[in-house]
Amino acid sequence: MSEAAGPARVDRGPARRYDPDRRQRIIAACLDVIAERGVAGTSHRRVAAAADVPLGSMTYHFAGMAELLQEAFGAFTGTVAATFERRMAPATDEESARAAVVALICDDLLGVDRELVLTHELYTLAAREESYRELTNAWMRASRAALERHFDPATARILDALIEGLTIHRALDTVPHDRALVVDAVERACAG
Amino acid sequence: MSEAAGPARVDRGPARRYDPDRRQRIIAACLDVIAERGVAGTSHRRVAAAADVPLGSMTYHFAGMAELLQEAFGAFTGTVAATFERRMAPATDEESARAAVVALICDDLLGVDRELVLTHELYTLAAREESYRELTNAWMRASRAALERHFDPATARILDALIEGLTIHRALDTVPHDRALVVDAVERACAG
DNA sequence: TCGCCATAGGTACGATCGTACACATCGCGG
DNA sequence: CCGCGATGTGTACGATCGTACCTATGGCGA
Repeated sequence: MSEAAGPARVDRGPARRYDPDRRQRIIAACLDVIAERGVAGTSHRRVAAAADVPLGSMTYHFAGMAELLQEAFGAFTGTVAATFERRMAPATDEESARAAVVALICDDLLGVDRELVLTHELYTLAAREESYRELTNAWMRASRAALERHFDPATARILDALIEGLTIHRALDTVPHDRALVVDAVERACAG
Repeated sequence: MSEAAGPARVDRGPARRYDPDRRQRIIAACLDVIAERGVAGTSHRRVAAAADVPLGSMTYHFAGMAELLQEAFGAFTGTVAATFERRMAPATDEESARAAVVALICDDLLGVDRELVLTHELYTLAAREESYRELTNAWMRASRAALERHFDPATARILDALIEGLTIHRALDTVPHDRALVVDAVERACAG
């Protein structure tokens, strides 16, 4: 009858779980909380609840809130940069590369606009604190490097800015993106 | 000897000041606090201290934190939109209009990058809450209208996105902007 | 001139937060 | 097989916050 779950613990005291990658789970839960309630609404207690770990685990695994946020956003930028890279990679000629850029601007990278919220939260931190700016700089360098494998440096920079701006407009605008306009914009940017 | 300051109040009880535009001063102080400590670090107490008013004035003049932030960012977007408009207005032909756009991208609108921090804070709120999105939408409409007095609609939209993206890159990048690149980008955007 | 009420000012309350800390548990090296 | 240190857990403390609320003041209409 008994489930073969671990070394048959008798219920002596509170449940203690063997949880090798608890740190990773906390980081993932932290990003969920940030996406839902913002950095301002992110607390040790809420992250702990989301990750299903006791409050004490927070101070054990992370020196403080700052370290937790730093690691969470590090994981976030890594994921997004990898997705960006993967989406651009298949393009062989410049035309397909342009199509890939258009798709990047018009589509979500990760689910329902979650990454847009997280991006703004990160930018807000980066606008004020040096340590986060290093994170965003690394991210920007990665994006630009990915673009420069398909376009010349000047065009890559302009496309990078265009992606940034149009993505923000997509996030903040109530009307959906006009795909034809995006195509037009990308073509102009490439027509140097 | 006595300073001729007001109606010669005797020091009966705590100082009470006649302060007709206290509301406005609180809003201005609120923006200062946000610029310095972020929305997350903005509290009634800190704003009250910055505006040099007692804590009780906060709840008297504003129904709550949300109303205060809403009004503060309303004042902010109004100011920035007006500055944008004023900087674009003098342009008569398209060439001078393009020069104005380049200047807008490369220069600060209001002092030492203060508006960049505030902009990110606002975007972060707007990415999550509808009420702030109305604010950013109105702002975007105003910017686009200002651009459309000098460019055709499609170009105006692209320029708008370009301004957005390049401004963000200026805020987050450690290296200063290359003005030649900005000129190039604006020219490509106008070359539809 | 007088009294009313919009405005100003001080303080207390309950909630929430970050963090510290004492204790429990058990994988694993010796 | 043992014990010790890495890891997990529960709780308490002091700080800060938003807000409510009561009192005091004085500009201004009657």
